[in-house]
Amino acid sequence: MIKVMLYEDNPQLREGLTMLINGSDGFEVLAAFKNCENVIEEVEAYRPEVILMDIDMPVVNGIEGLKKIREVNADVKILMLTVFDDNKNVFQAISNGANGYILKKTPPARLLEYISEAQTGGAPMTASIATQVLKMFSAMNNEKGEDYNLSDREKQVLQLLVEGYSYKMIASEMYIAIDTVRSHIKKIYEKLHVNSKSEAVAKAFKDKIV
Amino acid sequence: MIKVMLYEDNPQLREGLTMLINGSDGFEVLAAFKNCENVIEEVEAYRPEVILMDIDMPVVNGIEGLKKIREVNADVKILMLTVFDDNKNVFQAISNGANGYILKKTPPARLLEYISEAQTGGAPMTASIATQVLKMFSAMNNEKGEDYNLSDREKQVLQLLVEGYSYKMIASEMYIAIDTVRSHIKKIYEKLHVNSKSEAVAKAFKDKIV
DNA sequence: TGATCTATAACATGATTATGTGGTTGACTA
DNA sequence: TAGTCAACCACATAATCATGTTATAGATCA
Repeated sequence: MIKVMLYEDNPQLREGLTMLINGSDGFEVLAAFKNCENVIEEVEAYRPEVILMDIDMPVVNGIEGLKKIREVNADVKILMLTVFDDNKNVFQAISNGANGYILKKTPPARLLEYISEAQTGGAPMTASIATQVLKMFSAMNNEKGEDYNLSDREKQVLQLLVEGYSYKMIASEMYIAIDTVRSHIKKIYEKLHVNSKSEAVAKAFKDKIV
Repeated sequence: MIKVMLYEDNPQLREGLTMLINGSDGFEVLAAFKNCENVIEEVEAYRPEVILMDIDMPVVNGIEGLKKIREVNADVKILMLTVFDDNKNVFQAISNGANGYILKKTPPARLLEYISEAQTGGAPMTASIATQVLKMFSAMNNEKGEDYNLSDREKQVLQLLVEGYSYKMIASEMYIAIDTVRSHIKKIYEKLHVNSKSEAVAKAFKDKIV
């Protein structure tokens, strides 16, 4: 028997979901509330396994509720429920430890599957949500700006600069004269359009050269 | 009619999948291959809408195949197929533009659904895969290490250092004496356990202080 | 009230960095 | 074959940085 708790401000939907879940074998709604005002006390009192959490609710919304719960309880599975796949909310929800993110238009049978999946440690999400997530994911890894086409040797010098090496240390590390290090660095500054070590280091990080 | 192409080294599974898909209304297998050796030519020739791509294949595996395809074609939907949800592969696949990632043990009916979802722009993935993705996602955003409890003023100085300001510039920017800037910076170095500007700047980025 | 912390500031010295100018070698290429 | 470029090296000078020591004023807190 999977113990479910419900947060949804729309009375019709709240009732509908409750009846659907209670009417299904293996599922049970412990309680349902219209917002997250007292979410901590409620979760502590009922100790559900899965929480269906609407995002748009008055007074205290679902994202706030999610944060509150996660401050005191890392185990309960929380499924965010929303009418549309808003980029910002998806990001917020995931960053704050939601276990899944599904659309309200999900058919009832599928909803029950999702609840089961969440309860057993899965992270159910509708395909459109998953698309958002994947896009954000690859955006975070591919935002490598220009290349600045540094030569291999220059990249190596920059790498060592980033690690805090002085010119002298770089010279001995690379078995070249300190003046050669200077030459390389001057070239690096030109290519990166900077004129100090700090800026070069900062740019190296920003543009993921290192 | 959704036009599908298959990459799978196991002959039985390849045959099985072909029959399943061809035997279903609205689906059609254009071709099936045992590895990605000539993937570019094959994709160009058949122009499928969805590709089912096994990850573990001899000679040229699925991740390599994915990369190759994405070099020349950004539109075709690619569903990665695997026997288990290996963290590294999931990351690789997603970073390289896969549209979904599903387990081979997925029941046939669900597999067809996934193909449809992919074709219409969704990103189908099994719940266990989604869990991996979410974990990686929040790991990327929460890995903010220590706080180093820099004071407000120190953070401000560090911020300006990162932007390439010299001590002199920082002093005039903050309306304080250059020696005060020095004091702050010395304190910053202590708190960050570094002993040069570059290291401080690097650490500011790594630990997301700025 | 005394201890602690932050922000401010000064002075001094040696190390490091930024910049300019100049050069050699070897590899690749139009 | 002349031109370009990466990698190497040298010398010089001014600016900047790292470090140490010392000190005052105000805020916070036990």
